[in-house]
Amino acid sequence: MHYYHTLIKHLPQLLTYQSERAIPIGSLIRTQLGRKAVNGIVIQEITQPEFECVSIDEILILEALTTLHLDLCKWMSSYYFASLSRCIQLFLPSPIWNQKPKLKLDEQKIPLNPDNTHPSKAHHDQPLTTEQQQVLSIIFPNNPTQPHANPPIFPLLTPNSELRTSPTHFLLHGITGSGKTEIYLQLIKKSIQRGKQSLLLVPEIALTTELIQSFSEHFPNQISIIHSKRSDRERIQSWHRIHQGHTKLILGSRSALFTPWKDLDTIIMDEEHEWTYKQESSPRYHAKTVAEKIMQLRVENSEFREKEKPILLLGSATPSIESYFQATTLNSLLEPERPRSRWQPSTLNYQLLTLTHRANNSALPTVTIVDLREEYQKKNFSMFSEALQEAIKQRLEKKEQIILFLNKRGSSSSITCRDCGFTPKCENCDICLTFHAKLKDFQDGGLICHYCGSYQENHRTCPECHSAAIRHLGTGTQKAEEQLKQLFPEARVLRADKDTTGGKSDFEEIYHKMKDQKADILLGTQIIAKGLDLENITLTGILIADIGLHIPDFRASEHVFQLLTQVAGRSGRHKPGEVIIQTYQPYHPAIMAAKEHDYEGFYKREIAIREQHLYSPFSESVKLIYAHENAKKAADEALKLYGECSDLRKHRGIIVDYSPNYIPKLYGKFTWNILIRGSDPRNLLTQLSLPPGWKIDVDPR
DNA sequence: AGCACGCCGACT
DNA sequence: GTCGGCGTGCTC
Repeated sequence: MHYYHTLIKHLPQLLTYQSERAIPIGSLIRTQLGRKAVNGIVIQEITQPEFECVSIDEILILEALTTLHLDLCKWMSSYYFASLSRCIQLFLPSPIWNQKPKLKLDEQKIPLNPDNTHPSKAHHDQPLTTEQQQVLSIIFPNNPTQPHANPPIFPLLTPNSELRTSPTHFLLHGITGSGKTEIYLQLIKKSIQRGKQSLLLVPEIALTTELIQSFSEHFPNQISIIHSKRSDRERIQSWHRIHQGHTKLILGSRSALFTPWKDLDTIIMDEEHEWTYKQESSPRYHAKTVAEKIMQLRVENSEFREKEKPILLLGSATPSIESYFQATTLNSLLEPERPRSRWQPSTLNYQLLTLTHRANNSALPTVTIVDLREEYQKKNFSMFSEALQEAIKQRLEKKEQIILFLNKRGSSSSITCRDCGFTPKCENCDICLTFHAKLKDFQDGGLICHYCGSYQENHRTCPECHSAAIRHLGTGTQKAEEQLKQLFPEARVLRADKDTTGGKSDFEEIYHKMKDQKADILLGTQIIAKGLDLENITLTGILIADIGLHIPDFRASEHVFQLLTQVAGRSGRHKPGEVIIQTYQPYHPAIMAAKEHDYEGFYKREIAIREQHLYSPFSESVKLIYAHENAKKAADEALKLYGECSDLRKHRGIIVDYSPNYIPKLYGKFTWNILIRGSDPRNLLTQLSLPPGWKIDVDPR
C-alpha cells in the first residue's frame, strides 16, 4: 500500500490518502473528503500513518505537475507566506482542477485544433541591424554564424569566480523603437530549433495586440496565448497543449508563468519594469522573482548540458533601478572609489545588453518643459499653458492628432506651492508628505509620512517663499475636458479613463477611433500611455507631471521617469514628434532626464538616493497589511503588532515603521501598514505569530 | 472552501 | 420556548 500527502483544493494543510498502486507525484486524482467526491494533487509519498486512510479512487491527469513545478510552489509558499494550496492553484485553472471523471477520456485526447490558427503567411525576417547582431552574438557566443561581439559592449572580467556574470541572465536595455522584439523573435526561434519551449511575458495582454499578431504569424500552431478572458474550453485546450509539449511559445501576462510547461529553456519579460508583474493578491509574487527561481531550479535539477543553459532575458527601454543595478553592479564594484554600502545586497548578476539606435533611424521626439509656476504668475489659471495651447492649435490646423495625459492613478493628497513649486517631504524618508484634513489636534489638518508614520502640522503658507498659494494640485479628466472644449470648441475630444474605459474592447474602440481619424485629441490617464502606436500622433502633452512625483513611494521618481519616457514614445514614431511636459518642478531629476532621454544619468542619481536611504536594492522589505471598517480597531491593531515587531527586532539593520495607508479609506475599510525593512526582514516574520486578519506582502511595490 | 457545532438576541 | 446570526474548527 502507498500513502500520499495530497492537496485538496482550498484546504490549508495536506491530507493523507492511500492507494494500492503507485501514483506519480504531481498527478491530479479523485478521492473522498467527508462524503463528497473531490480532486487533489499528489504531493509526496510518505510512510504509513497512525490513522486510517481513505483510498484514492482514480487518476484524472497523470503528472499534471512536474516535481519542478511542485518545488517552485513550495518555495513560493514559504517565500511569500502563502498557503501551498494557493500556490498550486496558480498552475491549475479551475476547469482543470474541478474536472469530473467522465470528462477524462475526452480531455486527455490531443486537441484537434491548435490554440491559434493563423494563415501561415510567408515570413521573411527583417534584416538585423549591426547592434542587434552584436547583442545576439553575446547571448549565443558559440554560434559560428554570428560575428563576434564588440568587446566594449560588456566588461571583460578576470576569471574570478566571485565576479563572474551568470551567462544565463540578460538585461536588454533598448530605447523605444530599437527593435527589442526582433531579439525576442531570434531567441524563441533558437529555442524552438532545440525543440524546447519558451515563455514570453508581457505586462498587459490587452495592450499587446500588435505583438500577439506578429508572434502568432511567426509561430503558427506552436503558440498559446494566455489571458484572463478565455472560455473554459479554450483554457482546457491550451493547458493540455502546453502539458503535452505541443505549444512551443507561451505568450501572456504574469499568470503565463504558471502553465504546465516541461521543456522551458527561454523566459523573456518584455517591459520588465512594469508594476503589473507584481500580483496584488496572495500569493503576492513578482514575475521576475519567480522567473529567476525557475531558472535556478532548472539548473539544479538539470539534465542541461553546459551549452544548453536556460536563458532569462528582461527587456525594457527604462529598466527598473533594481534590474539595472543587477546588470551593472559588477562594473560599479570594479570602481575602487565607489563607497561600499552598509548592506551589501545579495543579488543575482545580469549581463547588460544595449540597443541605442532606433531600427528605422527615426529621431526621438523633442521634449519641451513648461514651468507651471510661471503660468501661475502670468495669471493663467487653466490647466493648459500658453505653449501647450499653441501646440494644440497647430496640430489641429494640420489635422494631426494629440494625446493629452493626466496622471491620476494614485493621485495622492500632497500639497504644492503654486508660486515656487515647493512640496513638503519627510526628512527621514525623502518621501512626499500626505495631507489629512482630520489629524490629531491640528486645526488646519496635518501632514503624514506614509513610510515612517511621522506627522506634523500643515503649512498655511509656503515655508520656502511664504506664498499662500500652497495647496492640493487638483486633477480630473472631466475638468480638463471642459477647459479643452472652451479653448478648442471645434476639436473632437475622446476621453479615456477608469470611468469610461473598462476592458480590452473599450481600449480597442479608442484605438480604432483614433486610427480612423474620428477624434483629434485623446485625453486620458495611465491607460493611454501604452500600446498606442499611431502614425498621426505628433504631439503628446503631460498636463501635470508632478502628480506622479508626489505619490508617497520611494519609487515615485522612477515611475514618473518611466511613464514620461513611455508617453513620449507615443508621438513621432513615424513623423517628427513633440512632447510638452507641464510641471511645477522643471528641475526635478526625473523630468530633466526624461527631456534629455538620459537613462544612465537618471539611474546614477537614483541609485545613490536608494543607497543613502537604504531602499531597494540596498535592503529588502516586507509589508504587513491590516484593514478594518472600524477606524479605531484598525489603528489599535496596527499599534499592537507594531509593538510586537519592535520587541523582536533584536539586531540592528532592521527598521520597523507603521503608518496608515495613504488612501485613508479604501473599499470602505481603514488600512494600516507595518513596513519591515533591512537585511532579511522575512526572518523577523518567522518569529512572529501573525494575528488573524493580517496580510503579508513580501517585496511590496 | 464548505459544513459542521455552538453560543447569544428577536420572534411566531 | 425556537429560529438564526456567523465566529471557530475540522476534513485523511
